[in-house]
Amino acid sequence: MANNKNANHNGQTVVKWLSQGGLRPTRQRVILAERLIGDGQNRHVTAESLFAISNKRSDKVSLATVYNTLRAFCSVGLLREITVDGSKSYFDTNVSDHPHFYWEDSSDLVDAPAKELRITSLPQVPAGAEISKVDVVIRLRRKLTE
Amino acid sequence: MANNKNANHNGQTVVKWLSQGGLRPTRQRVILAERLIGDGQNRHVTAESLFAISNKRSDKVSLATVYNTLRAFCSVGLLREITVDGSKSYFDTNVSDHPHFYWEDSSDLVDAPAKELRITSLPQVPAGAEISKVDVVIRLRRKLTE
DNA sequence: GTATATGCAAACCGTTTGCATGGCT
DNA sequence: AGCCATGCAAACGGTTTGCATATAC
Repeated sequence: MANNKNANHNGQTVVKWLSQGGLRPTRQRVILAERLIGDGQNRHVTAESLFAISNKRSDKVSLATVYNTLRAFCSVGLLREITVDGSKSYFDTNVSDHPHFYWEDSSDLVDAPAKELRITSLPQVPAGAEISKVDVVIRLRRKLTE
Repeated sequence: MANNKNANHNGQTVVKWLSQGGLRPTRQRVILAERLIGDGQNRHVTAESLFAISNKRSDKVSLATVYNTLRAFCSVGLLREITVDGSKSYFDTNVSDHPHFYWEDSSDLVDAPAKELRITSLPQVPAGAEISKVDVVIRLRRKLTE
């Protein structure tokens, strides 16, 4: 593992991030967290996509651990699970409330700017219920010749 | 198969419904369609839930056929697939655009009145894309003592 | 008669779990 | 020492598929 300034900086960021969720910085968690938030960008991954990245590198993490770790991150609020496609689970490093674009052909999930979505009225919730969260997914297809 | 007026009426409704999708009214399709739209009410089913109903009756349909038939109905626009939960697919007999309530504890999916949802602004779609559909799922949890 | 639909069982794929090993504190 | 995390492989649950049989037109 590289020991340059950048790696150290990221490593510390990641350890801090983990501690926000009360999670101990084990080797695998640090590796995965770095791949999730290492560059400060929001990211959407599936367990398989995160596992695929790790297979390309020297520091490997088992698939089961990827699953367990994603679940752990989610349950302490470090990640958010997004359901857009019945066949797999997506995890979002942006845990704030915001809509998503979902490319139907490539199965890519990306954030949509929350400010541009304005919902002025929501259906009245049934008696005895409260809203846990409102998911807005804008499904996209590639436009053919215009 | 019953031959009374009601059954005939439903049977004809269902045959008409199937023909709207260009589907031949086979025995199994008619049985399933009747359970979906037979009473004129909107319904949300999973393959398993529809299959479970059929097991309770004399006219059975195999699970594989339930899956294939739901897919067939969907692909000709007679049903709409709703994704709310990674683990199973829901199918909605209401094919118009409308939001859904999803009870997180019981995994029940119900329609929410479309008129009560007002979206006045939607994020700008990326270049080269067009909106296929906008899914709005209002996740509910049961309110504890008030 | 010919194309299409059905049923069964086996395959499939993403995900979870049991259990033995290994690492923090 | 004790607890928690990891890794493997096997189990799992929902869904799809191959293929032989049956049905609609």
